[in-house]
Amino acid sequence: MSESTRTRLSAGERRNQLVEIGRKTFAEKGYDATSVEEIAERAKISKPVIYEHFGGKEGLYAVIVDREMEYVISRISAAISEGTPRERLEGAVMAFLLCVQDRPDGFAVLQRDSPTNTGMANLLADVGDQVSNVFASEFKKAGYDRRAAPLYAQAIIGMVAFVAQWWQENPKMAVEEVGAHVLAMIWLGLRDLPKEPDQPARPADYP
Amino acid sequence: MSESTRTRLSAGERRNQLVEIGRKTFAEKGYDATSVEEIAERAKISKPVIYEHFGGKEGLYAVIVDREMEYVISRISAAISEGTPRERLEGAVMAFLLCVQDRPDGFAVLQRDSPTNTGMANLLADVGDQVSNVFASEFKKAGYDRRAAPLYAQAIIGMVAFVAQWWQENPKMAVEEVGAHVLAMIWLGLRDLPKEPDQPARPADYP
DNA sequence: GGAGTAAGTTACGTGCGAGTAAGTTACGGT
DNA sequence: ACCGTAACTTACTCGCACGTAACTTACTCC
Repeated sequence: MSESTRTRLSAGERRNQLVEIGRKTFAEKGYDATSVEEIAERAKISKPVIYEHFGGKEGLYAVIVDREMEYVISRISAAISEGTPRERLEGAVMAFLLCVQDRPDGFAVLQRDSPTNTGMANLLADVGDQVSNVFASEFKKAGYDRRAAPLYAQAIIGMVAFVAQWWQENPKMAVEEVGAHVLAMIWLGLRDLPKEPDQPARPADYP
Repeated sequence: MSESTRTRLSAGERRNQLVEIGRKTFAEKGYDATSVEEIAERAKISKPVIYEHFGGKEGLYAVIVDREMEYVISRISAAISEGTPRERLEGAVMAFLLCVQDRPDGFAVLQRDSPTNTGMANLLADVGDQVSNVFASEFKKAGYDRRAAPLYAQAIIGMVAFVAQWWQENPKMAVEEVGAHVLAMIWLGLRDLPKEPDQPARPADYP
């Protein structure tokens, strides 16, 4: 069977193709503005195929979001699994930025609004809770106000997410540089900004 | 004419009522998920009235967004009009937080996605450019890397916007406290967090 | 009190997009 | 070669929500 003659794809191949095309399309136009028809067109098939595989528009969307979340979470989890607190933070920030760099469409999908409010909101809420817990115990140790822990967690997350978005639209810097600046701001504060911040090593154990 | 008997409103009153109801509804459900029908229902009138006043759904939305942006921008502008750089930054942050506190629905509307991508994206882009310019000149003076100025601008904006959102969902702290923490983080960096950050005065010359 | 206008209603047209039923074509095994 | 199944298409239904045309009711000012 020659590749060029091939018209029909297997179930698995079709699923993967549709997830990819769907991700790109949702990233470009958002959930509501994307029609099932359009995704079908881009994939050069007809609508019912999508219903066959995913049960409907929401089904496809759910699969896309789920995969993206899984991807981001697994990378961040790997990055914060060990090391000093500072190394873990650096790892998490760099992991996130690398996700954005490697899968811009996925990031875009997660950032947009969705029907069942799954997406970035949930992801960031989760991450926020995690970070917040770490902070709470550290704050307690250091005698700071524990109630403020979630605030600082949110602040850091917002900072990173926003910088990532800006960076995606103005991709003139290397990941390492972006990460270095963000981390510098987190650790040192604006007042003592270094002229050339240290560049944390890019984790090597991820594709 | 007794107030209780009054059924018909004047054009201006109706406009204001619809803007208010529209803001609340769009804030709750987002642009797409809100139907003209529903807004009409909540206002206890019929659909064509809205078309009469605003020409359509987008027209109403545009007016709402415009008013909200105007409101936020005017407050921030007033806050950064004079003082030392630090006072200006404090003023801007506090002004923004007070906007969120005073008009939560407006903030919600601006944050959501919209048809013509007006909204928070544009607002923050504008503010970002402003802040970025200030930073660029300061950075030059201090010998830092000028290209990084927009990054730090975005970082601060993202931080404030995210904290604001979190605070809206967990309104357990006073504005002054939230502002103090955010500003502490900006100025001092995480490493030297004070146990009880200074509380900047709330600007008195705004309603 | 009645004409004129502003405010508001009912009842529709229209289009688009989600979802489906029934029929058709390629492919793979025997 | 041919049968069965999995992949795919054509051709619809249905409902919702934007927008509009034509009509009706309340208010105001002489």
